[in-house]
Amino acid sequence: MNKRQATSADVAALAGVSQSTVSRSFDEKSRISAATRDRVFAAAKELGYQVNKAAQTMIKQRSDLVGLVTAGLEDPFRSEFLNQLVIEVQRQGFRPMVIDVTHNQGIDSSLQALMQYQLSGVVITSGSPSESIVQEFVSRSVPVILVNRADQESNLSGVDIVNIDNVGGGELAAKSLIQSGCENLMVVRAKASSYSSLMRTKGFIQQVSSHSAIKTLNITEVESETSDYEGGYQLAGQLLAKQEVPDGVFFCMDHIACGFMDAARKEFHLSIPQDMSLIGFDDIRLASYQSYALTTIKQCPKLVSKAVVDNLVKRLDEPSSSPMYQVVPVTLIRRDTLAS
Amino acid sequence: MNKRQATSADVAALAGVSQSTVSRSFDEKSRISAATRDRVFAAAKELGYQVNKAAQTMIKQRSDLVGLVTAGLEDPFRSEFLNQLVIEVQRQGFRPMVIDVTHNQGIDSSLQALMQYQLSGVVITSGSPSESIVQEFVSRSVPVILVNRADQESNLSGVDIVNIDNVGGGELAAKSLIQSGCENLMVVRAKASSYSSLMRTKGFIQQVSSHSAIKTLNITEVESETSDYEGGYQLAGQLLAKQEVPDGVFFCMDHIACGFMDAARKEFHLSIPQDMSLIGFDDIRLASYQSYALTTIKQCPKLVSKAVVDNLVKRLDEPSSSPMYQVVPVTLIRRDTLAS
DNA sequence: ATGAGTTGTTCATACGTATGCACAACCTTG
DNA sequence: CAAGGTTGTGCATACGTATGAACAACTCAT
Repeated sequence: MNKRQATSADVAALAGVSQSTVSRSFDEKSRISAATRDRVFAAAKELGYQVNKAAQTMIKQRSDLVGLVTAGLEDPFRSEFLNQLVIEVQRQGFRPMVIDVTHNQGIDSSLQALMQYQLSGVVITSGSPSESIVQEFVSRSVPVILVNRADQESNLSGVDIVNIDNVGGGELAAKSLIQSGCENLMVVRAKASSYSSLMRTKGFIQQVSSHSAIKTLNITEVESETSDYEGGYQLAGQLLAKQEVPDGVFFCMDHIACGFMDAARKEFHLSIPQDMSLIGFDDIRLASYQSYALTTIKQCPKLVSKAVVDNLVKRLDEPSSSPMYQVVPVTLIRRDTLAS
Repeated sequence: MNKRQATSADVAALAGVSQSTVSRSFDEKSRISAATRDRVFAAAKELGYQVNKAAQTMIKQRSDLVGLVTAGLEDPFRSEFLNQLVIEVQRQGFRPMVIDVTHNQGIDSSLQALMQYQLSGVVITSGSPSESIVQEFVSRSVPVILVNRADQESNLSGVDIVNIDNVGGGELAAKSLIQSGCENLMVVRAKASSYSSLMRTKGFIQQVSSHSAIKTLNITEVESETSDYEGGYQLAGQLLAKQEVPDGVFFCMDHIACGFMDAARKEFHLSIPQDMSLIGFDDIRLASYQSYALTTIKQCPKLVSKAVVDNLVKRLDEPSSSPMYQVVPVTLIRRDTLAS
């Protein structure tokens, strides 16, 4: 017994009005007499009427879906961010459609396929889409928002950009380590470094350099094989065996820091922060747990998500205003891995 | 310059055929001569044609969207599971639409609104939908799949159910603790316990009871305020202060276990597993980290996700076959929190 | 050579909504 | 009371696709 959904025509028939009137009754800014609207609503309720989004999309040439494009969902911080995006997208009246481009073809063909859905917007949180495909969205006035993917001087024209203050975060980390007396500094980033990691490293090194004028500081730059806990764990194994133990380390990602910390403690019996100060980046949940209590540069996924969706809405309102570039601030969260 | 998307009519014009022929060219099981199909594909490629899913949905009365309904995305394990669902849904040719029902109205009105999208299926991973709303989906032959929500004897008719072996996991935990010599057992679940936690507890207690015949065993049942790390941390504070320290504890969720462990170590200077054996449930990532190395009952989100989507596809094929009930096995992951 | 069956294509239509246009009924103002 | 303005409703159409029915061009067996 495959029941059919009630349509606006059904509601119209029951309320004794035309289909147009039903449609207009659900549109705030249409002129409808209160009496008619009431009748329509009553009929709609009785039939359990729900608008057909597909039909609506056909007419409006735009669905209420927002594509959230990510490359891989394993990284817990990435998924934490994605979740905030989901919440915010939903809060502002859209529906989140998640697209994972790793277990799939490349990002470009994935994006190409997204043209099928008349999206209200595309949020790209990882991967590097080609210019042509992005242009395709922009030329059909579908907002494209890049998160932590590129600079303001990006060669992708017409896209909006939201970044966190990666450089500032790196600088903040450097300042904090130096201030707590560290002299042999190390900065760790993942081998296949993302844009954000590069910027964080850049900020860190810049800041160290500017302090080198007044104080002698060593700095080494190191790469972790992978950008997760295991990567940090292994890295510590390789580095600390050589006895060249730095006294202050900045990690571009908390996960690497936690893995490194575990290895330093268990395998090399180092005390943190007595033997070595550590600062991470992101402020993942793990960082707040007692076993780690990691001092870190916190970025707030909630803030970033809000910035992204606000941006998207604004862009839908004014399709041809100039591209937006927004930087969300970061803060230092002081816990127990920084010598005082 | 708001460009228009190429339509099948555009492709038809370029290829010199009718719109129907274009449509049929993209349909595997339509009879089209190879020559025509080639011409159509060439034209489609030249125009960058992408089918309009909204129009397709109108005709087929079914979109390729699958609704993934969850209540809250904070819990990392829940979000890990959701991510696997996203991947699997995508892998099998659908698109995941995520619906979070916490930052929203209740689950029923959220589900009601989902009728707007002509979904290919709804996966419910948390919350308890009312029978009537579920019936509404079922009567429109939209598959509804409940994950870890209910028993086979559920009063919700027409839905398919996928569970993990919660009871079996609880039993396994009990066996392991008893086998390693524990006698004063404790089982911890969250205050507002979910179906899964109740089943896990049930399995644990059952198993303990059956061993009580041959050996004297104490068992206490305890509730954590919240089902996260902090809940476990606080709980340990309350319990261990009373000096009634059990020698074997089973936690319905890893997070609670980790919080408990941290508190036991830092605040009460207990050694694990010398003073106390711990077993968790889920096998979250954190459990594998050196600082915790938690012995736990592992459930595999990948397996569950596959079961869910396989089920969904089968149900779409045979809308009126009898409801399916599937139980995904769990395994014991032995790490360092179980005395040997 | 005739009829039946097969293959490949086109025509026409339906899906459910939003919206420009037309128009009737009413209100306002002089 | 006339002319112009406002308000509320209906009619007709467009959006882009899939698909049943019709049909033409072949194939093949009789």
